[in-house]
Amino acid sequence: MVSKACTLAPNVLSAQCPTRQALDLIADKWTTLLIYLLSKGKQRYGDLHRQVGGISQKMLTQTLRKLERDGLVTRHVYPEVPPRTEYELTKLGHTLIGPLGALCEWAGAHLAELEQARKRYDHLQKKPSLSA
Amino acid sequence: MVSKACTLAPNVLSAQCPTRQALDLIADKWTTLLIYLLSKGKQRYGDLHRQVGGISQKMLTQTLRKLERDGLVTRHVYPEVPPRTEYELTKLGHTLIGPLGALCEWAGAHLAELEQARKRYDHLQKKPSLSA
DNA sequence: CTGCATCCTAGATGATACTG
DNA sequence: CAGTATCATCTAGGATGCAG
Repeated sequence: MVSKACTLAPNVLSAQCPTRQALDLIADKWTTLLIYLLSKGKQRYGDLHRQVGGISQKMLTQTLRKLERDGLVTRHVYPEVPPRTEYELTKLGHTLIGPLGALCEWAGAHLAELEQARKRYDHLQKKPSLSA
Repeated sequence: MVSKACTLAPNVLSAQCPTRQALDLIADKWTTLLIYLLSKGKQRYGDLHRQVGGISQKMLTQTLRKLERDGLVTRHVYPEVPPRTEYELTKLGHTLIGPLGALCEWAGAHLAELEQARKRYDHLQKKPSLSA
């Protein structure tokens, strides 16, 4: 097994590296969104569903369950008549906000460059008839 | 919190938010690996292929192209007889190492907790027959 | 050596219907 | 309300073969 620290990993090549696992954790479409929403406090299933909008019940439940499994969020079901379930970020979950925030900041700071690069790249690709 | 854009996004709900784009950028299996490898300096196609190991030519090329398109790496093709192509991280590419590193550090610091939580979760799930 | 095109499978995701 | 179950689909990714 892998030991520990790594800037980006000593042997990222193996799927065992924490980096890989961390990435797999937030790699999907919804995890980040949910963590973001929950970073503002506990919320009910329906609230999350409504806020995310495009998500299907299936993915919402699935993602929430994964987060719960990973100890990132807690799921509190109230044995009431009209079912009520509240999801809340755990302490561990909150620690993820930092790294995720760093990534977000990076994105915000370089979005323009990315779009520019992309635009330029696509532009060059469309110009194979300049002198060739 | 973060200055302008978003802590994790103002409207992450829309695929337009930088967060989503940032995530999409590194969400796939190989991007991170490649950035990691290239963070050590320029390398040839074959070298990368050999180092990553499990990657297929298709994904290697595809990922490399995406990185190039996003301005994260440069692709230098030498018009020699035995084709030689060197990939190198751009300045922008280097800036990604930080955020990625933060995520990696997080992973390294909390991997144990994650596994523990996961184990506990699975354990509980397998115990529906405790008193029933 | 570097890279592209094609075929094919598995998993991810969405839509819908049903239940406690 | 909060899920679960199922079906259909879409696409990422791997394998292979060909080309400059």
